[in-house]
Amino acid sequence: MATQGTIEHLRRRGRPRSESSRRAILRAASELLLEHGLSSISMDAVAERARASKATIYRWWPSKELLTLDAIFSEWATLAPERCDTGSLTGDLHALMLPWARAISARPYARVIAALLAKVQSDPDFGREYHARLVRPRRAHAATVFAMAIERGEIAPDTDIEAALDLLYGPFYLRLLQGHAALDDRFTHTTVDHVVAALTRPLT
Amino acid sequence: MATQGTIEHLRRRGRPRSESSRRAILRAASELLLEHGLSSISMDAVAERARASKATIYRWWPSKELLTLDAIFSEWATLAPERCDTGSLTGDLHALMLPWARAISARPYARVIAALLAKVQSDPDFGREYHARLVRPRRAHAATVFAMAIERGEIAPDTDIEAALDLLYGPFYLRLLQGHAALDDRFTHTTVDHVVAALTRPLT
Amino acid sequence: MATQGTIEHLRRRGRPRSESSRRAILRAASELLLEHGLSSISMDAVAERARASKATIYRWWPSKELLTLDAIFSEWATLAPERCDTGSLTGDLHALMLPWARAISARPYARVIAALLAKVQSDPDFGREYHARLVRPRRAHAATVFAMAIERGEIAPDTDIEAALDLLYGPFYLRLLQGHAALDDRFTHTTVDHVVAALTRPLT
Amino acid sequence: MATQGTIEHLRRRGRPRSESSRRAILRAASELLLEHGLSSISMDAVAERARASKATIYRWWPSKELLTLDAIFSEWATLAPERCDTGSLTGDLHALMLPWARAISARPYARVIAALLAKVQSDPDFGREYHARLVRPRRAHAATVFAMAIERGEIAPDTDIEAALDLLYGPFYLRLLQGHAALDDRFTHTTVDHVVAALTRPLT
DNA sequence: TCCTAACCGAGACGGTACGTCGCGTCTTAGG
DNA sequence: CCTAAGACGCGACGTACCGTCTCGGTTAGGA
Repeated sequence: MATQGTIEHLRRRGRPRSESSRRAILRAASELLLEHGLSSISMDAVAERARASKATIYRWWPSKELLTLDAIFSEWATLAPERCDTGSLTGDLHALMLPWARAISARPYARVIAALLAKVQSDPDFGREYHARLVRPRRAHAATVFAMAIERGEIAPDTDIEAALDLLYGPFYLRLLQGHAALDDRFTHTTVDHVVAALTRPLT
Repeated sequence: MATQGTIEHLRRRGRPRSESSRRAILRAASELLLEHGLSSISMDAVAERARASKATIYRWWPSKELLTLDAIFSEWATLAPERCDTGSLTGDLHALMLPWARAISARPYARVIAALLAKVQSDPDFGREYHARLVRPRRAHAATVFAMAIERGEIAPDTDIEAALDLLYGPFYLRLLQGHAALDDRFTHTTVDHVVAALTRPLT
Repeated sequence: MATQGTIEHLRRRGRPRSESSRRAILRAASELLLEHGLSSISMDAVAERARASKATIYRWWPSKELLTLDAIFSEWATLAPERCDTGSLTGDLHALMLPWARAISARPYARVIAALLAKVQSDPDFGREYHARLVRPRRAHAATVFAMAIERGEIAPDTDIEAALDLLYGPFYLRLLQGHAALDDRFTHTTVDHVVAALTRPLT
Repeated sequence: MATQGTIEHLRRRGRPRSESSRRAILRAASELLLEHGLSSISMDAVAERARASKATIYRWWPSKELLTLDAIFSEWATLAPERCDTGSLTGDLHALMLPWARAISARPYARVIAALLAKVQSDPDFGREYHARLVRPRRAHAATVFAMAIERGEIAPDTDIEAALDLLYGPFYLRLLQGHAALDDRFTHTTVDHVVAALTRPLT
């Protein structure tokens, strides 16, 4: 078949990429990341722990940050945002935010997120990648929740969805990054309630 | 006078710290910071531009981040949050947030804030210093605004002030750091209105 | 061949050491050494002149002194002590000492030798290396000259060879290091004659 | 009296130099010198141990080496070469060299001498000072011993005194600096005997 | 069954910045 | 005028990572 033939032709000639090496590198990066934070780990350390060559790492990941992105993304891939349609905006937001808030505060992800956000500021290419992997999916999910609320008539049709998303996620990120107070279930409830209250009352 | 005499005796023995050198270092740090971001500047570069010795820098600032903190704090010291009692929560919050949002988005402070927040994650001492200098003052100011609103009966007396502060500042930090949308006056108005709406409506 | 195969297997795994870099470093060290002396040259200067990295230098030479030792040894390797059997102790010693005395006084080696001898005092490992490279070979050569003289019956069989070697080399080193008088051919002749006279007359 | 008046005028106006400070500095320098060697001590360390200011040290000693010279000279001042006329060259040389050889090998003076000789190579002014303090006196003393031997007819009147002095002292310095063999009484005896034999036998 | 391309590890390479140390000078207060 | 304390500009230290590069060796498909 043509397609299969094409694929077969696209299969590179020489030795194929080592899957075990790829996994070892991502695993080593994840471990070091959560242990020491991004800034204090080095490519040398990742290579040594993964028993891999630095050249191999650089062949597949252009920078430490993109490697990091892959590493935590592959960890979070399991934590897929599930479909949850409870029938009310409050219920949907709770269903969406509670597991997420628990997940990001359960492990020292704050240092990883903070480091990646620092990289975003100075590297637009990385910024795009960061958004596509870590930001857009969750915002899209929350956006559908808001869209359903509009359909149900709970909130105004002309609601500024982007501002609403920032109102929802902003407080969580702030506590995560500044660490001035606990990111617990109580806070999640309060914040979700605030957001619902802000959107269901027509803006004066 | 006795007090003056005491102070004179407390004056340390050796050569006093050079004020001109201190200013030159902070100035050089500020300039390089806004030009290139924290991660890509070096102590060597700061020392060279300030015509100072690296040893002098390290004598007074244990780390690049604490130097940065001092540098931008001395810049923002002029930007003191003014007293603003407009008579309504909406008015007060606008008066508080509009100049601040304009200021932090006018210059490339995002990369600086992001880098400092990254450092906060891994260095508790620095975290305390960061809070005392950059976080606490602004939150305290906003807290008095909320307190006045409680006095006026605009919002409930049992309002969770901390959560309210996060609801207010979170969205701004999120746009600042993620850069996914403009941090303009329109956004400030929308967010302030959201916060007021969230707090004036009793939580269900 | 088996042996060759073994050698081929012993070839270390990674990128082999750069021979051109090694030579450039030794050459730069030699030049700077004779220009400015050991104490006033820096590893930075050597690295810059050799267009090499400081890390590369430290990878192969633990200290400035061992680098120096290698550098002047590779210069002196050409100045190999030739075989000279003239038939008499006086003739042999002249043949041995005249070229050497001329060589060490022709260039500013005194500052190098002095600096290395200073290092010898505080670093036993370096002392061993210094002896093996710069001291032992010449003393061994002179020792054979004395041995031949014993065989010929010119000097007593129970001559204290070590003391004789010190009697021979000591005066040269003293003038070289203290610089109180010229280290010229006349001095070489006088000293050699003194040594011969001291050894050929039976000690009372 | 005029002279006294002149002296009184030459007496500087202000606070006189502190003798206790001078002694403390020399003492600290001596201790550190023999403990660690010249190259690994610092002016800061001397100042700290002597509880003196660095400025005070630099006011009176232009360099570390000249301070060192003063320090060991003040130690050796007690070890004055005594007058010793035994009636024979051998006896005089033994009387001269035995105490000296014992003294310089009893403590770790080798590292001090070696460091000073290294400085001599690169600093002519220091070289002159070094000779005047440590070299000339001893050579002058030995020269008078040789002069007496000439008067007594033990050695030739046209003996090259400078070469003879180098023949005498060279072996001792060589063993002291190279440390390849013990600088014991036996070696002193052997060397003195060699020197006497070399000088009493007419050069061919 | 070879050939050859692309992979892999190990590790040396030229750089840049690090944080520290010592130098010799200076600026204070005080004896 | 001297002394102590100690900050200063300067330059070198030895180390850690960076991203690149050369090796020998491995693993596949294509000839």
